[in-house]
Amino acid sequence: MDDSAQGSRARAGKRTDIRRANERVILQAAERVFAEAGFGGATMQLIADMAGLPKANLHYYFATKEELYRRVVEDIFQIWLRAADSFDDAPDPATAIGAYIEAKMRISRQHPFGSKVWASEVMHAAPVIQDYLETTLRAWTEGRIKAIQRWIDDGRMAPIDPRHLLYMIWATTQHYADFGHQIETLNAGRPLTDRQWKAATDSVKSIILRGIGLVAG
Amino acid sequence: MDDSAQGSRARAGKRTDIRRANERVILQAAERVFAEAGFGGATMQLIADMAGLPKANLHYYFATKEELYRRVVEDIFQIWLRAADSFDDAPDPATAIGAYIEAKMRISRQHPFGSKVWASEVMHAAPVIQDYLETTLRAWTEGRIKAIQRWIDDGRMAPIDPRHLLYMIWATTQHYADFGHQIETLNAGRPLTDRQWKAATDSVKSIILRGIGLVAG
DNA sequence: GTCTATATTTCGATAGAC
DNA sequence: GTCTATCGAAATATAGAC
Repeated sequence: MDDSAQGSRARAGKRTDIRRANERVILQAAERVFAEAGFGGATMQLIADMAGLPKANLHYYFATKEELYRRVVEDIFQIWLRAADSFDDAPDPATAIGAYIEAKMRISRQHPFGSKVWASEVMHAAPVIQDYLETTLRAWTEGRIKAIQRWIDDGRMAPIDPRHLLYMIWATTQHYADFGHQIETLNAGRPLTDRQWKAATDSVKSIILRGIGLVAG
Repeated sequence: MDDSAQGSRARAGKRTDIRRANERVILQAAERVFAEAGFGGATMQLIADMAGLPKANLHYYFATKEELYRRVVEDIFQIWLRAADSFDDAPDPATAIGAYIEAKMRISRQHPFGSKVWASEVMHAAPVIQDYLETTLRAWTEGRIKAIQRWIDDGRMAPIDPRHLLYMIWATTQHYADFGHQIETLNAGRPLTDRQWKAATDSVKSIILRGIGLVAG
């Protein structure tokens, strides 16, 4: 029987659709549980409950807990990399760095669980994504350092160390996700409002851009 | 038999000395294991091996894994608070904030395990030290915000949001401990040298101080 | 205060009917 | 592709001799 004869999707096939949908549900539940409990504290039972599936089904889609975790971390890394595009699409330093900070702040707000899983993975010496750090991340970082150094050499910004500027942007933007609970506690126990997120983003942009000899946009 | 008749220490007592020494060894091992494996990934066996003691002895000194973990987190918080003194001992903003950044960078280097345990605790919604966040940390933060705001009102620094400045200092300095593995990977796999730590500290101070309208010292 | 042996629980993973 | 029942491993915690 031809798949295309069955219904809506022409090429995918029913089995593939079910698989894709279930994987999505499981991955979302896993991201949250891994973030809230850590890899060691997370249990397949917890993830299954949050996904609304029997525990055995998780093992049907992801053979082991490690495999499920690996997929969660890889997905996060992709989102993280995509934000880097905002860096390259602008030619002048203030726009480029400002846009990059804004993109990273948006990710911290939209993917707080993913950010925590990433932080946890790196804190535990990156047992799963060490190869990404050594290849993709290292290449991206070196490229951006060169771009910033060029701006400095051209006298378009203050002569700071590009590497430590990048670390500061990563640290500060991801702090709003990873330490979100602390920030919420210091905000009278309430999550940041839209207005407060904007204020945070503006503060970060303002201090960093002025700190490297540029004006905030 | 009187304790003071037994030997070196007059008031402590032999039992108390042994207890103190063993607790220290256990707490140091626990700090490292909790940092490297997370609370859920850490096992009493691992901690016992690292401390060079039988597993049962850990339970003799700390009834449960939770109790041992709580002590580790509380000890770290105390170190963290002590660094805050550098903030108050200087009257002018550049000296105060510069010294605070330096103190926090020193702690990141000297207590990387503790920093990671703290980060992990906060990322998991502070199940153990939530009360500290709501009392001690909140009070300290509000006090420092007022001090910074006074400097701004007196025209001694740029009108930035003091709260987000504090978050930036915390995030950036602790990043060198919590994400130390990533930084090491991006440093050709080698830990930062003395010289590199100094360069990092200078970069952070330079960008932040200039970013809030002050000059680096 | 120390340490071996073990009780008890929990978790990851699988078997096998449907 | 789904789900119940369960196995086997590993972990926390304790008992009890020394």
